[in-house]
Amino acid sequence: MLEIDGIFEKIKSDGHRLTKIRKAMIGILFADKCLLSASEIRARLSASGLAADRTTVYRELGFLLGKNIIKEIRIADRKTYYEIVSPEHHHHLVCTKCNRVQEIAMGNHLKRQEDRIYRNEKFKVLAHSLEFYGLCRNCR
Amino acid sequence: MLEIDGIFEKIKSDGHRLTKIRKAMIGILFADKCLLSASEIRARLSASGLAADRTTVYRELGFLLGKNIIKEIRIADRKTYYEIVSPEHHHHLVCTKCNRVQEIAMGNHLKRQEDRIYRNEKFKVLAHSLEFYGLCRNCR
DNA sequence: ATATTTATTGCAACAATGTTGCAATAAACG
DNA sequence: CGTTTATTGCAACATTGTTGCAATAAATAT
Repeated sequence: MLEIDGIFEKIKSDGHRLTKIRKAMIGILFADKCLLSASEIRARLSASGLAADRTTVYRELGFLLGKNIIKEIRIADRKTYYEIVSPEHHHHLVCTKCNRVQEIAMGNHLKRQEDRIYRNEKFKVLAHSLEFYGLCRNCR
Repeated sequence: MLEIDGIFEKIKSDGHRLTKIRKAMIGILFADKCLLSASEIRARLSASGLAADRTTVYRELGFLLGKNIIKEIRIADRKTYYEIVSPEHHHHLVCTKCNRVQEIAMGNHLKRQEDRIYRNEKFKVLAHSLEFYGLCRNCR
């Protein structure tokens, strides 16, 4: 069973409907495995012959976020991006020249920091966001 | 000499003008030393009797960003915040319950990661953003 | 295959944030 | 006190995101 089918099954077993737009949006985010903005997603829907209202796209993104199927990333160019939640936790390398984004694993370095923060500050870290900005292999 | 006077001097010596709004905005960001959104800054200007147009506030934020006097932080509640650039590099602990933001130093842990990224990925990191989300001392 | 239920969608209207062109204003200088 | 031009305000616009409500279409039962 493809991983994407598991997502579809879960949605159905939770009592929700597998509409054309929903399937297409998940498909787009799943295929891309990279950061897409709401309007980019909407444009791809259009391109595949599935014109959807802006409202619908935002509502669907909200739905998928709530189901923990996708997550939201905000990077420094004033946009909000979405990506499929993958089992391997990762961060992003954002090239400030060509805007390409690649993923990077970080091991448990931050986990240790978070433990330290809890000990020193009594602040319980539940999530974090970490993005690196710079010049990629090609733009260097 | 106060640190803020140094900022004023630099602006003047760079051939720019010390207008009321510019001085007030720097004063507000300097005094607060915490994250303020564009509209919060505008509200504080108003409160101090200096009504400024939205356009002016955004243009001034752009100016101060360009001069590296302030920096931009985007946290997960869909807003953009600004803060004075301070010599001590730090990150933020954002309480998802009460929205309070506190600063946290991180030593050179990320520096080592950035060196590793350069070696392994040939990606030259120039900046990064790291925010922790969770429950603060009081909201835990 | 058809009817029923209601989750999902589209539309209109709105709100907040951010940008641009251009004319008016006011800092800094002689 | 004038002159220069950086800065400001205004109007108009673009983008992102949200809400209420009526129309549509998935999933289920008939």
